[in-house]
Amino acid sequence: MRPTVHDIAAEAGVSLATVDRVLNARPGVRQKTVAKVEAAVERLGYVRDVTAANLAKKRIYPLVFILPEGPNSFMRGLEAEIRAAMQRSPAERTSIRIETVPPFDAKAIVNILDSLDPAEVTGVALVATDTPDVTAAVGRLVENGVHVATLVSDLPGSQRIHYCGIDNLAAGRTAGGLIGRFRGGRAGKVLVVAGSMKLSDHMDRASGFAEVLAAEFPELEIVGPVETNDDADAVRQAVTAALEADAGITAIYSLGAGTRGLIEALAGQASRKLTVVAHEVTEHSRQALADGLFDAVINQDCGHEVRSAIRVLKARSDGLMPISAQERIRIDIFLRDNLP
Amino acid sequence: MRPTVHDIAAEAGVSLATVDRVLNARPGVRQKTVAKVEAAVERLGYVRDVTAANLAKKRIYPLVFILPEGPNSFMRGLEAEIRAAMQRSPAERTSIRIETVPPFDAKAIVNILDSLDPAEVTGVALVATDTPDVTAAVGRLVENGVHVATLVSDLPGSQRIHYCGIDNLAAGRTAGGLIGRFRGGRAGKVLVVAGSMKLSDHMDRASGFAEVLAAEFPELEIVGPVETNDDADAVRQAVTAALEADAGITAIYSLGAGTRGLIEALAGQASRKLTVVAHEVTEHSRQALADGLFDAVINQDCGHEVRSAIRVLKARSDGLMPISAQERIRIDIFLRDNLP
DNA sequence: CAATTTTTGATTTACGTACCTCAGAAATTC
DNA sequence: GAATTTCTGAGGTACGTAAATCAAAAATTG
Repeated sequence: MRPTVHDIAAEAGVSLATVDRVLNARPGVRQKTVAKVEAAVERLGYVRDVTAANLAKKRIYPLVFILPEGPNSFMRGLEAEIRAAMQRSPAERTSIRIETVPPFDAKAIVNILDSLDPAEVTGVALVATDTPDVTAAVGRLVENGVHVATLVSDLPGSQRIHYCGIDNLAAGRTAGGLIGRFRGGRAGKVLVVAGSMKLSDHMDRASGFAEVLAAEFPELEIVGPVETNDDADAVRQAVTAALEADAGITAIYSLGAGTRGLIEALAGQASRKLTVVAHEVTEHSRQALADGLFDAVINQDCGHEVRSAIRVLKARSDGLMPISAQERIRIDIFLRDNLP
Repeated sequence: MRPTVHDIAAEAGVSLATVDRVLNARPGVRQKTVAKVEAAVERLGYVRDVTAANLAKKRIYPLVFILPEGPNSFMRGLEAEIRAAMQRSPAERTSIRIETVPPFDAKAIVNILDSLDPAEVTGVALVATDTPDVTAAVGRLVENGVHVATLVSDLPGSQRIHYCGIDNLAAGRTAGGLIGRFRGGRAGKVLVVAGSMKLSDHMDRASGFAEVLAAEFPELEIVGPVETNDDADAVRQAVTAALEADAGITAIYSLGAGTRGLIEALAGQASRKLTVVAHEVTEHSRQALADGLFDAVINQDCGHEVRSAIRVLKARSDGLMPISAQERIRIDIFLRDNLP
């Protein structure tokens, strides 16, 4: 049997109340007595029964998720995962609220952040553009004791306690490695399509991609990146225009959203066999993989990201540091052959 | 506030004891009364507080893991993950024991399975060769009420309740898709190196690989598979011999273990630039990727597999069916660019 | 040494569920 | 309608921890 607080009390020769005071860092215990209790804990290998503790204190964690609204499939998938987490709320003792804002609207995010009552919210996870006003608003929240985590795209200079998402520099490098190897040494140009350079994830992917191409595949030349604000129609137009303007383009790296537009543009250029790598497994990209239109899709599991965000925010609310190694989100590569 | 059993009792107009009998499927309640309680549960949206329930019944789940001993890095990684799960035992209410057996020793596995006392073990997870005697021993155990899950490699015809591992047919197809694309349409031969065709995972990988090559990359011809019993020295010798015998080999797919031997063989053929895909991220394969000796490594996250096995065995012990969609283990692809 | 403050002990209630007993009510059978 | 069986109610204890109260003991101060 694992030891309980009673065993600790007996072992340390103190009362239950004192053990409780020490374990919960309550005041009014002499340093000498604290040491006695801690020694007993050590000797018996006591670990607090978290389920019993939670039952006793019936703590709940009010959390807020902020993410862009609109048709972006990835963001809608992310929202679905948050809703799935809401379903688990009773078991996880969370109380989750979702706030959506127009995409690329920093002001709207700032407004929501400023409207949150620190007394009623313990943690916030948000998907945001990396702009100074958002960073400042995050800082204000953190000052007021609310824990903030960034989701999908980081705010590097901010006070956020954790970034829940993939290493986008590595993702870009991976795309470079794949396209480089898929091209098998043949010279050509690679069109890079991005959403917005105000998004730190897009920035990082572009950098990582360029880095690997320069270092390992000098025969490939980058065209772009063109910015599309993640709008499918804009992607379609930009890609079509670029392909028609430059017959030397043999590959495309789409590092943002608007994948539907990319597929439409490729359908209009069916005669040209292009090597294509895009991001995020969605209904569209899945079909494009199956059809052989895409060669690979790089994915981040938004379910993992949401669950990680919740774990981290809960842990910090309890005064614990998240174990960063455990919270790393992996970069998934999907070919048509390993699609789930 | 979420409803409790007391609320259900009040709502249904019955006593606490009756609610308890209904919720825990105890006998002695008229069908009419059962319906009343169930209606109340439905109306109030009651969900049992699992932590409180676990606390009350202080159930523990005695589990046994069986896996091969020996220097195989992947298996040692697997064992490490099991030990990590043992560390979490108090919180997860498990009691885990590890049994190791000589690799490819079906008899030893059968002996252990037959020695287990169904009164003292609720679940078993095992890594096993797909032979009739093992399948039969699993059947005997299941008949005695012990739940059995296969780990890493499946026993397709057995009574196991669940297979915790990747879809190895898809893994083989993925390897085929990668090598095919990496070779970029250039004709050549691919050497396939396997451990043992008695392992269903190796069988499946070989099949999936051959399938994709035949369908999508007819310019690539398969040599092998050669069997090495996952022994590094055997791999080194087999690969060296094959490469020296056939100058047409331009790629290698190593679908088993003994990766160290493969690396040694490649080091001996440094002048020849081969496309190489292997399985499992280990110290050795990680280095080979970094050195550019391997182009890609296909991986299964054995931490996920162990955690999944525990979840599944616990769920079945509680009479629940595992949600198979949630328990699917993904196929990871690693290049040097996305190594964690 | 008395007065004060700090530390400790003893005890209780609560969290939500599981599981037990025993008495009494209701339904069924003869 | 009596005897039996089947249901139901009321109440309790337990799980391990949290959190509170109040009294008593110990240490510190003047």
